This record gives sequence, structure tokens and C-alpha cells, in this order.
Amino acid sequence: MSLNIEGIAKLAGVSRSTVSRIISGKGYASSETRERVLAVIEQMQYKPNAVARAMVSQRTNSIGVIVFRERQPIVSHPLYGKLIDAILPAAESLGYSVFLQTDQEMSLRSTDFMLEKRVDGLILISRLRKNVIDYVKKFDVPYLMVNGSTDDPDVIHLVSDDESGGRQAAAHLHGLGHRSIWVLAGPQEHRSHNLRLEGFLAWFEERGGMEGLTVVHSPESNFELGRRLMAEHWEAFKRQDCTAVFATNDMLALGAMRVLAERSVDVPGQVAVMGFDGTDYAAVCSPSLTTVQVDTQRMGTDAVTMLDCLVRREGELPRLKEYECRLIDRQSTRREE
Amino acid sequence: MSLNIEGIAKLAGVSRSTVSRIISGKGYASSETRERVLAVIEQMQYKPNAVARAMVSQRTNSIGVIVFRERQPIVSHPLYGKLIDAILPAAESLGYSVFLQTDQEMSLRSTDFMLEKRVDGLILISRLRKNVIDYVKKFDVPYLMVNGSTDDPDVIHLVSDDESGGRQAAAHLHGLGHRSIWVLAGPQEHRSHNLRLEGFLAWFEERGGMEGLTVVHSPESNFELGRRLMAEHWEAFKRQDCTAVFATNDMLALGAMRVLAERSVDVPGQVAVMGFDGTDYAAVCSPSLTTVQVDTQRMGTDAVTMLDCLVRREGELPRLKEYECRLIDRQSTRREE
DNA sequence: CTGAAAGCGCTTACAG
DNA sequence: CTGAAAGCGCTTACAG
Repeated sequence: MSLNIEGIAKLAGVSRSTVSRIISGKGYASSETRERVLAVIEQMQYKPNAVARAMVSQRTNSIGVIVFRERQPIVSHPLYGKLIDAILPAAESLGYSVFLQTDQEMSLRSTDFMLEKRVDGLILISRLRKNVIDYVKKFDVPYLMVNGSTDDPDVIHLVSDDESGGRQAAAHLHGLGHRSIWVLAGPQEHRSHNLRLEGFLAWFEERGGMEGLTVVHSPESNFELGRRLMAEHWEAFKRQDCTAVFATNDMLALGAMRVLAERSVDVPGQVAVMGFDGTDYAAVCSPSLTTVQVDTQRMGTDAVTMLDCLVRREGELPRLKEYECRLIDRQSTRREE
Repeated sequence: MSLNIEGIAKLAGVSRSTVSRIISGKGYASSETRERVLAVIEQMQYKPNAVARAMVSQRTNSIGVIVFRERQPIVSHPLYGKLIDAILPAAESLGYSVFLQTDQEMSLRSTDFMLEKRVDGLILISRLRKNVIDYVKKFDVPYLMVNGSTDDPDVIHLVSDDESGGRQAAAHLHGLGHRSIWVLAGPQEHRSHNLRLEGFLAWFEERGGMEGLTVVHSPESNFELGRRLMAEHWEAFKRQDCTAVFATNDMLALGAMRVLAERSVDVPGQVAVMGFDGTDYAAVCSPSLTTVQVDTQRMGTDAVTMLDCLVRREGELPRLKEYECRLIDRQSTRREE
């Protein structure tokens, strides 16, 4: 790594400027010198120093991705992992490297890190405190939010259309003939859990309401809570002859399914179960879980291309971008023949 | 972000050198000027430019993590996601930012990217081609490998003790009384799948062998293959009265469980199932899956601390570090009362 | 205790 | 078509 542009220039018998021009491809160079220089670069395996380049161009060609989440899993979270899997190749194809950071304390420190690194832009994932946004806004770094929630009209954010997803779930279960449904609702401070529930309930409201809807609120949205609440409400569940469970995310649904399995309740024979998110978990459990899939792929790639527009100061961007959800019909809600 | 050290110096009425010394904390400064300078920095929200600092210190304080894998999921892969979740906070606590990159083509391009960024070190995850290693070795960047395989004695690599894990699995199933076991073995070119199988078989060999062992090889280690192979071999499986399935990873096991569920085979009542990896999938499916857990937490944090030693040229590091696996006994192998 | 100067490895006008 | 010079924002000896 000891070799720098000066070294290449000397070996090729030209000046640094010439080497620089040839590498960047802009500016003239006779094909003869170009070939000579390129040969030296190739042979010496010269790697231009991106740090020095960033210094002068005032562009690092790297972006920062911060996932705000209090608890593990973060990167291995079923939804955020997929988002990152979409972001990475999209960033690479536009020439950006990505700094990834998780922030469990939801603090400003992670942002500071990124700011010092002079990232060209920032993708903020998940729910983050208002003060983080206010802080980021003070600096002139481009940023956008994915899967978070904010009432700040300045913030560009990408979210899934959770309300419509909730409606789809309602229509699906109702269409299957379920008239007594147990709803397991994740934390309502979260935009997505809130809208999923709202959409689900609204669908019934708009059709004159339905008697048999029981909503149980969960303070967290993980497997353990789904399991605990299903177990605690088991007697009431039976008493009300519920024939279906709708949970506002897959992990809660999986927790509920565990209890059903342990009680030898046949899914979907006796009770149908639906989740939300479209994680891989829903696809590989047995019976496979019917769910409403969030379009993480498009959200991830769009986040990158939109950020790139911001960085390059090109074009006008919408403040809010909503992504349609898609219901995936699987075994857990299948009707018997 | 327009303010630089010069600006701070002017506002505080001192020289750049003084500001620099105060920020870095080394070098003298009267407490009076120190306070004044710090106040200006605070008020102006000055963020030192890490790029410029890297330029002169020849240290970027960032490391590169590359995950080599042909197919999605990569970051959302159950095992690699956990590894990254361990790496990120460990890196941060040592003052490193991390560039994350996935490389589906298993090419040299991802390495070049990192090299140009002048990362202080490289963590290479999963199985990578020999030419990548040979390439990295040419440069003087510190690196190490996690969960890969190599016969190159120079390469520091961190792996789980898969062979012992395979033995643990064998002992567990045998101890439960299973005498006819169907083994679903992932790609044998992968070190881990190979050793898991070897360990499993060796345990029986050393005890005089066992008749009822059927090994079926799978060219890939995902859910779909587990499912397909279990379905294809279903008749033979029944004919041999197999009472247990051991798969060399959780996804294969999950695929097999799907087939069993669809055939209304009770797990563990009629057939016990075991996986390997200790992914979250194994914990949340129903019945929960008995598995052998890889210590991703320690592998991830060790990878970072060891790389840091390499970067700082401190201490001698072992070439190979093996991490003990731990069997997690769950519902899928539970004996009936 | 503090400041002037050199230098890290590039790129970018500007001359020639 | 090519090179000399200035400058990006810092740190680090070296004087004073």
C-alpha cells in the first residue's frame, strides 16, 4: 500500500497530474502515455487512496446507515436485515460504500460518528427520537428515514402502507368466514403497529362493525410477548369461540402459534392465524404463516436512489413515499377441503 | 459542516495547532485557553473531519466486513446477521466504524473497494475463494476470516467446533433411544457441514457403528432443499422406520419438518428432529427445534478484538480459534411422558 | 504553553 | 497533450 500516485508517476515517467487524469478518465492524455501509465498501475496493483480523493473532492462516496433499536436482534432482525440486504447492493451499484451502525441507546453519538466520517448522506432506519432528527437537520447532510414515523413535514420518509395492509388482512379473514377474531396488537406508539390495527378495524367498521372482535394489546412485538398473551388469554379465547388470530407482526403470530401447538389446537383446522411483515420466519414455519408482506426490497433500493438524488442535488423528492403491502396466503389460514 | 479547525481557531483566538492539541487531549494547553476553545467547539457544534485526520494519521479507524455469499439472504441470513450484530457494537466500542459489504460474485471487487477506502483491517465472512485470500495477502492490510475454511496456514480464522457439535448431536439422539436416524447433510465442500456430518458419524463409529444410519446429501443448505429431499425420500424413510432426523443446519431441518407436518407426522412423538446453528428460527418454530448453537456472539466480538490487535501490531495471535458449540434441547426431540 | 511550517495523497484550474 | 502549483483539513515535530 506504500505506493502512491507520485510513485506511479515516476515509474511511468510522467507527472502526478497526468496519472490523475488518466485514472479519472477526464482530461486529455495521448493513448501512448495512457497505456504506459495504465500498465504501471496494473502491474503495481496501485489502489488510489479514496481518503485523499475525498479530501479534495469533498465527497466521500460513502453513506451511513443507522438502525435505531433498543434490543437485539438488530441487523438480524427479520425486517431490518432484509432492508439492509436491499440497501447494500443498491449502494454499491451507485458507487457508495456503506457504514453500518446500530444504535441501542437511540442517542446522538451514532450520528456524530457518521458526521465526522463526512458521509455523503444518511439513511435512518426504524423509529428514532425526535431529537435525533432535529440534530441531523442542523447539519447540511442529506438524510432520509425508512420505516420510522414522524410528523415533521421536512423529513423524507419511506414507509409501507400499513393501513391498507391491515384492511387486506381483515378482508382475507372475513372472506374465509371468520366471525370471531382475536387481534394481537403490537405497541401502538409504533406507526406501523398502530396503522395495521387501525386498518384492520376500519375495514369492519365500514361494513357496519362486527361483534366478535377482541383486541389485546402487547407492549412489545416479539415472540415471547405473543406467546405470553396468547397463553394468558387462552380461556377467554376458547370461551369466545375465536376461530382466527390476527397479529400485527409475524413474531407475535409465531408466539401465539406456539401456544396453539402446545394446546394441540390444529392450525388452520380449528384456528387460523395471520401475521404481518412477510419475514422469512413466516415462510419456513409449519404450518407456513399467512402474512402481509412489506416491500423491503423496493424500500431499500429506493432509499438509496433517493438519497443519491439528494446528494447530487437533483430533482424534487416527495416527502412521503408509501409502499403497497401484499398479502401472502399460506397454510395457516387455508380452508379445509 | 462548513466550519473547520481554522474557523474554530480564529473564533477562539488561537492557532490551529492549539485547537488540535486540545481536541486530541495530548500536548499542553493552559486551562484557560482550553476552556475557551472547548466552548467554541461546543457552541459551533464542530465535528472534526475524520477524513483529514485519517489522511495524516494514516489510520482511518474503520474496518471492512465483507460477507461472501452467492444468494440472498446475506445480512438477513440467520447466522451472518447474528455475527454482524455482534461485530458492530464491538467495533464501535474500540472506536472503529464499519464498512459492510456483501459480495455475491465472490470477486475481488469488494476487496478493492475496501482497500481503496484504506480500512485499517478486514473481516472476511463465510466461504471465500482462495484467490480472494491470495489477493488480500498481497497488500499489507490486516485481515482475518470468520466461519470460512482454508488450508492456508497463514490465515487467522475463527470457526465453531463443528465436529464436536456433530458428536453432541449424535449422543443426544442416541441417548434418547433412536436407532434409525435419517441424516440430511448440507454441501460437503463447506467446512462446517462436512465436520458436522463427520463428527456425527464418528461418534457412532467409535462405538462400533450403528446399522440404521441413512445419509442423504443436499447440494444446498436451505429450507427448500430440506423440504424437497425429505419429500423425495419419504417412502424410504417410512420403510426404514426412521425415528429421527438430523440435519446439518436449521434451515434444512425446518424444510424436513414442513414435510412431516404436511404428512401429519407428529414431531417429536413419531419422529424427532434436530438442526444445527442455533438460529432464531429454531427457537420460534413450533415445535421448537433442538439444535446445536454456534457461538456467534463470541466469534463476532473476538473477530473485532483480534483484528484490533493486528492493526495495532500487538501480541501474538493463534492461527485458528475454535468455538465450542452448545446443544439446546427443545421440543422437537422431547420424549413423551 | 503556543504558533509557523511541512506534509498526508490526491485533484483541479492554469499555463505552456 | 502535459506539468507546476495550490489546496482539501487536519497533525506533528520543531522553535520560541
